[in-house]
Amino acid sequence: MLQEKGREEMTIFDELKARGLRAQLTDEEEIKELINAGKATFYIGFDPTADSLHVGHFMALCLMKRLQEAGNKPIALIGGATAMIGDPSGRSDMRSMMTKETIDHNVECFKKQMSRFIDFSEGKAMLVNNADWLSGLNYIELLRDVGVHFSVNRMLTAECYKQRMEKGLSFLEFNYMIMQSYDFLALYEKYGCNMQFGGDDQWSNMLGGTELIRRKLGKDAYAMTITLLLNSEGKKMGKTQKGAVWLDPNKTSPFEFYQYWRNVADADVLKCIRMLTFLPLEEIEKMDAWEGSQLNQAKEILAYELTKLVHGEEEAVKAQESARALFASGVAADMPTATLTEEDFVEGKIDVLTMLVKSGLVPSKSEARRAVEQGGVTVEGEKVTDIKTVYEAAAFEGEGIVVKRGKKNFRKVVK
RNA sequence: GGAUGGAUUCCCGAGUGGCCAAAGGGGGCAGACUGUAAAUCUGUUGGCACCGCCUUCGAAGGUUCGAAUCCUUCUCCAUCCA
Repeated sequence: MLQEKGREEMTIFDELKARGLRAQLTDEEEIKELINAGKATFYIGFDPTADSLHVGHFMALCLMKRLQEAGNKPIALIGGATAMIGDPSGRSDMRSMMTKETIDHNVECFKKQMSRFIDFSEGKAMLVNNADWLSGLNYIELLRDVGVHFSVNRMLTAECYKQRMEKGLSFLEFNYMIMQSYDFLALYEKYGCNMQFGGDDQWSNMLGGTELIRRKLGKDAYAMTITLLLNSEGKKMGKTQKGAVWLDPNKTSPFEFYQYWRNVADADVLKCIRMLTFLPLEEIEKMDAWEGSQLNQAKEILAYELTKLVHGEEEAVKAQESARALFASGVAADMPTATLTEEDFVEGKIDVLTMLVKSGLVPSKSEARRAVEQGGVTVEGEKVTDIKTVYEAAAFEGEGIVVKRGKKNFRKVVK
């Protein structure tokens, strides 16, 4: 199908489809024309609920980039106000309330990170904060202007509230949809924003906006959602046991980031490559035929490409080389390092358990003990079998020693 | 505001006076097998000075030789009634 159409002539609309990004649309024909012609001024909202963007946001940013390259104008909306409410969509319980200070701080962090992905120069894109128009609203006026246009009955049937109907939904959160709808209206009026994109879980909130615009202004606006990035088990990707995979290198190091993608399940690699990278589709088509251990190559490509997009080429190369060296020989020039201090040693010596804890490879001595007892700890390529093993301080000087817990946790420990 | 039921370790969920650091499942971690995958199997899963001790069963008190379990007060949640 691709070949028939001619590769270089593929439209942005078709590309989104081919990459599996398209989920729901309000009006397929209109949207197709709009974005293919580069006539859309569109927005995507980001609620600053943490001090860094994560993988979920990254997908949205890539989408923005793609659309921007096709000539459309993106507006990145940071939800300084909506973050104070908390979106109930897809959540089973209420988010803890954040203070204004925290949100303000997060907004700043978001701004910084976003400008690395999207070109905001010369009016090619905009960055706005909905606190600018939402926080000054008057309650009575809002009810009269906006409230009349919403049917509670309708809202309650929305998918995003259904889950919460059983567990309880506060009035506060119930209003989230109205605020998001108001955002769309405000952007339409201010900047001629005629389209909204978002994750598939945002569908009902987005429809709220298009309907509000139709009722208040009698104008058409459009909405389209992108597929949520789920793994083969149906869980959202970009989450680890320790929490989200962040784009901030201080929260998730480039190496960890690389490893996250290097370790995705076979069933998910191609989907990730298609949806997240900017590799040409015909290249991806070829990989589609790969099977078994060959998929390992695809995982390397995925990990490398994404690390490059997020942290730059230099970091990507470093992460890839470290990973290759580490898993081949167990040593790498550039691996996470832990530094021990003088106080960690008793009479110039340190025992394995303490060393494991101090190096951050395990959270407690009990776990260190277990790891050793179960044969999971290797020091300088030698399996440690005795929990009473002791090391001289001198061993950590200079190059330090390489400590491994399990298969994938390495650390160079120096003094 | 009233009635009833509930709050247990990362999560779900047993336990209703000592045998409880607390069943079972999920998840996590480690080992085997592999491809830094999945599936499977095995072990493990509060902390520490680890054959022992300390802290934990919504919070604070109390009864008892002994409490996750009984009593009192409080907080929060759910359902029904208003």
